[in-house]
Amino acid sequence: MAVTIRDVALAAGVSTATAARALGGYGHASPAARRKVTESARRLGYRPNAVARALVSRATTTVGLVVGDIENPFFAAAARGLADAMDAEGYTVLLANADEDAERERRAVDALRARQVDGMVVVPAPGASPGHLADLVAAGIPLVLLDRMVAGVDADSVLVRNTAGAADAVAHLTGLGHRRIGVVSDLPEITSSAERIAGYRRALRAAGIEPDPSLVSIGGPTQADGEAAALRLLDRPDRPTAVFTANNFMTVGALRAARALHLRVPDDLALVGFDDLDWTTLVEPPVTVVSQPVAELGRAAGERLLARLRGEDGPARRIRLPARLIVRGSCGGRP
Amino acid sequence: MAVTIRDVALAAGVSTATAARALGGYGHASPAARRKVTESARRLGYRPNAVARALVSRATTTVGLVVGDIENPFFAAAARGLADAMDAEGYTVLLANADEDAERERRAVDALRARQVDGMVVVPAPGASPGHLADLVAAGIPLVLLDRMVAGVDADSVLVRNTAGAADAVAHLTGLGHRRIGVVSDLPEITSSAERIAGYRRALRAAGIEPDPSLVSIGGPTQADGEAAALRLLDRPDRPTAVFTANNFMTVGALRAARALHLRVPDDLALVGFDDLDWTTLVEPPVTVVSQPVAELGRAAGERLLARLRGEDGPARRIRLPARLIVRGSCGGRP
DNA sequence: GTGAAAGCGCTAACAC
DNA sequence: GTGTTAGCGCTTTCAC
Repeated sequence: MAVTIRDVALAAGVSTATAARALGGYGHASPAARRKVTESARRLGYRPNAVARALVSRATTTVGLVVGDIENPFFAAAARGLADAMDAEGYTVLLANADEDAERERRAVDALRARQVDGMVVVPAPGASPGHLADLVAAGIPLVLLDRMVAGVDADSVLVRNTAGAADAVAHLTGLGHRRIGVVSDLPEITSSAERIAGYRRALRAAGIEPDPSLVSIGGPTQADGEAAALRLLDRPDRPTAVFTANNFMTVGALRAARALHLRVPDDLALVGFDDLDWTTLVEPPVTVVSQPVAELGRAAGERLLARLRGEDGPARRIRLPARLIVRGSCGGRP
Repeated sequence: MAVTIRDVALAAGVSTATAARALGGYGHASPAARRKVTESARRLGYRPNAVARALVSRATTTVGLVVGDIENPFFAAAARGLADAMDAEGYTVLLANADEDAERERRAVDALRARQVDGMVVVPAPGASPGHLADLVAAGIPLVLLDRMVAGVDADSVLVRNTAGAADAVAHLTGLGHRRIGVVSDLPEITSSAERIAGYRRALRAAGIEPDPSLVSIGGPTQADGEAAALRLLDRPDRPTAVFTANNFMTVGALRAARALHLRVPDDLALVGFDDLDWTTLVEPPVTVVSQPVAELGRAAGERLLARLRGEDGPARRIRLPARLIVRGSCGGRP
């Protein structure tokens, strides 16, 4: 059996209350008592039991993070940012993978809730009925939505300026003279995807081009889905001369599709991607992208969560972080 | 206040003990009682409190994972594999980032332990004094070491056949006629790094080449460290004609260094990397690599942990998963 | 089969 | 400043 605070108190010759106060650093305790207690604790190798503490204090200093796929570098970076922010305040993060699946997301949120996390940040899966998230909010458990919004859930959210970012990307293409521009995106049920598609349309119209629905190709949550979607868009006689890929998996997919079709970038096909990863500067030509502040996103979510955990009140806040176009070589022209 | 099992029992007109038995599915409970209890629970929206349960049952169905850097795709994939394996058995994983830092690792392990995780998998940081891990083992908390061993800690481990994998990589190079072959590696305090360097030496000797210590360049845990180490190796008149990079960050670094020095791969410099990532087939030439079974590694760690959690006894087991050379274009010759 | 009661390790009133 | 006491929500003997 592990050593408890009772053992420490006994050894130090004080009550458990005094021992708790000395160890926990709250309430009053004389320096002498404090010293004796700390000493006994050290000697006995006392380790506080956070579970017992949580049961009474109703706080676990643990928060949950639910992402669609931790293997997606975007989420990994966000997770890292969140962990850093929370870590600094003594919180630990419980990670759950939802596989971009609504049902698994619900289960993950429930599992986290059962464990009494103090708060949660979730990247909502497409097609989820928002019940479990609304419940969270109703129960007063701080929730922050990351990267995506969900209708009917009144929670803080930390998002990217997707529409503007996508519009910048596509405007870059129209500025280069492209008129037939396609887009490869994940499901539009994902609000960030929908916003990027909207940005694409807006930039097209701004350039006097009427959006052609047949140039919008929708994939799924994997690189393979992206490749298939890109293939559908590119493997036809009237293929676009340029394509905007709305996330990093779609970018990989489009690159593979272009290669499969022997299309040379940028000569046969110009490409702008959303989300920047290391390898984009390793390929030839380096890929022009809209760079997202990935770590900041996680950190901002952490800050929002911490603020709520500290009791901040008031209406849900929506944070929008800017994305920035980085012109490299995949659209031709001079960077 | 949330609804407790007491509320459910009251509503169902039974004792808390019966309610607990009905809900928990253990012990005896008449079908009638069971029905009444489940019904009340549903109606009241009862959610079991895992914290309270853990306090008495001394099990949290939670395991900890400590990695050096969740942004490294290698660890992300392992995390995913572990989460999948644990998830299937109802466990949740608490993730902690140690930043490849021994002190932060110790703190992470302690934080996880305070939270009473049932077991832990850790990727030990270089230079850690193994005290906190040995303590874990001594306390009877199942531990599995992932990717790396640590002296003085008698725990299960799930590792890659690093020596053989590295030797295959370097033998491929010697087979192509290279005689001056360099290696860029992370710290040799990391056992997987040391093993890869050993494999490199072994293959050299097998080809009748005496290893030249000046061709071993040691980096650190980041891509930038890898680039700097590669630069030291390559930016000199007697530079090697081929280089083996011992992990994916080093591979990126070497590629950047080669580019900075205007060295063409494979003509001026042949390259084999350890660890395969998507982008290795996106660059030109595609990179010849030793592919690690990343997800399997995490899954195997999970299975080891689950076995111990189920009470499996006996000496520490060491699992070695094979790595496989994939010949692509970065060494010249015909794939 | 079911209930009463004890207690997991800790915190938090409330006396003294 | 310190001790006593009463739980936090749940599981688990042990009677009945």
